[in-house]
Amino acid sequence: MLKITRKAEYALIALRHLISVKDGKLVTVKEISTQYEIPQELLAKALQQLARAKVIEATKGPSGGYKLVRDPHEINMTNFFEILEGPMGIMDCYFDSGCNQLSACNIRTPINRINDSIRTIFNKLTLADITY
Amino acid sequence: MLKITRKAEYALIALRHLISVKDGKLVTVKEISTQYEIPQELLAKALQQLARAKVIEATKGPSGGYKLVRDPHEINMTNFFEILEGPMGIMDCYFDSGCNQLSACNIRTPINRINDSIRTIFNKLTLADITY
DNA sequence: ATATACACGACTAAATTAGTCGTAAATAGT
DNA sequence: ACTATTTACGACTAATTTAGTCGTGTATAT
Repeated sequence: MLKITRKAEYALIALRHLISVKDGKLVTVKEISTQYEIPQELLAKALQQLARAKVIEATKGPSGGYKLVRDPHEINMTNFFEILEGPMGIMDCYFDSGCNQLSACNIRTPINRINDSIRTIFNKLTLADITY
Repeated sequence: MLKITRKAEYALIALRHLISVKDGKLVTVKEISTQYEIPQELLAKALQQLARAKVIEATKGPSGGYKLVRDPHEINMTNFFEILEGPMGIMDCYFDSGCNQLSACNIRTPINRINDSIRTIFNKLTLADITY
């Protein structure tokens, strides 16, 4: 319960790696997956999502790879998780109003408050904080 | 990602219900499951766990049911979730040191900080807060 | 006795997450 | 132009977790 996915975990490891690398230097999926023992294809997918979201930038071909193209201070954990996994809430009804028991539900308000607290934490935490 | 389980959700609904009920009055699983349209057996399991943990108390037999036996202010959300779902952490390595990549892992420290933040939120939130 | 209600382990089903595979497209080096 | 390398991406399978059900037992009020 309340777990983050491995995909998010792997992506975080990769980003932290990219942050620590000399500016503009390209790093391949293979290098990262080897160094941290991460399944290559799975990491590849995560990085493709981050590339689509313009957090990192890809260069194809030999001597290609990824580099970070945004200031780590600008990307908070809510952004990050939602790029990879979609809307982040401890219950679906935070986003999704398709629940047929809404009227009977007696915990919606407190649940939303908890959600907001968690989102606030993640909003304040940026990628830069992850680097220490 | 970062979802709570339905079991926890159902238990929370039930507890909130018990809190709102006249002191000492017994409420059956059936009543709650009917009123909130919750699968009875699943809710029953959750309440059994809470009974074992001495949060609520069961009375068997006709006119039996459950009642709350602890001050809602005394039970925080970390307690609550861990009674139902075991150790609460966004990654297993927060509790479990069986990860074979620990030395290579570059995100353990920040992950633990995030974990601590979330636990702090849940520590501060009690059942009483859930009642509004 | 009987009906009601909790206790609980074993089981199945559904959903989510993790991981793999095949194919395509870009490009650097030769 | 050819080849090796690297990203892009959808389709697929496998594993794990979560959700829900069932059968049986125990206590107890009437």
